Amino acid sequence: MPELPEVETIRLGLQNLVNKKVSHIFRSDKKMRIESTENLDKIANSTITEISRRARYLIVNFSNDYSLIIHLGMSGRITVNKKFQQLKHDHFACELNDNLWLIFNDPRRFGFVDLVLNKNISKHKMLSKLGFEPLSEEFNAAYLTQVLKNKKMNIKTTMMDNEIVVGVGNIYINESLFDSKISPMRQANSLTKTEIKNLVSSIKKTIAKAIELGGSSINDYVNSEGNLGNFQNSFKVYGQESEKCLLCKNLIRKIRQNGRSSFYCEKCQK
DNA sequence: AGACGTACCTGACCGC
DNA sequence: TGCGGTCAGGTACGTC
Repeated sequence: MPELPEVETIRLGLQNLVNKKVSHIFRSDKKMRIESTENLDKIANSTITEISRRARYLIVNFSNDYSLIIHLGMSGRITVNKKFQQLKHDHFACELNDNLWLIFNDPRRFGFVDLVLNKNISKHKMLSKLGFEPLSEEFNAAYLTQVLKNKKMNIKTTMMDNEIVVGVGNIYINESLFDSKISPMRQANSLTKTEIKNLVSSIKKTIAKAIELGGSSINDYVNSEGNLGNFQNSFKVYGQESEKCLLCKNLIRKIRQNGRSSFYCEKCQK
């Protein structure tokens, strides 16, 4: 479900939980993507000191040297409620001061919650090999030029590789390629200097705008307050199969690349 | 090493 | 109404 803008929106919405203390902990008996390294009960009676994000991972630091790494997979949601009555697919929850409950719900269970020692975070197998943040200075045209030099894969799939740049999922790469007028089928090493520069700037622009609008709500994505994001109303190609291209009125095409849907305008994107 | 398919899992939707 | 097929925002892993 969530790409980086959705996770960032959730992170922002959870900031009021900093300095709150954990009392009760709930964990369903269903298996998630990975089993927690440390027993989740270890955060009982500790205080949340910081809530940050790396790629699509939320990182909740506690006062007792532990951190909770949360990934939402494709269908995960985090909400904060005044009470907790276990709903179907609620897999983790913890009670905080003021009777607030932080609740993790994930129908498909591709997500996980993993409690680790602070000092082991950078070594975590999901975090240790991640590329640059798309909005960081390090993600720039010079860097991408170097990376794409020997890549024979298509540019769309290449840019979704988290070792190159993190958090650019299927929605935002489709939108960014449209914005930079590059066909998703182009071989990655065939992009010109100008195209690489445009692509980098389109990715930054698209992600930043999506964060500003509170992420995209497709089917079930909501932020921590249960509200919908707004970026889905700005989709120019994603999910717009057979609609008219906003620039040239040509019909948007849907194709399949490496098992994922791609949407593009063959007239505008070369 | 790189490219690619597959697996993990539930639910929504579509055509019959 | 029900059934089977297909698809979905992600990511790790196996195989060639």
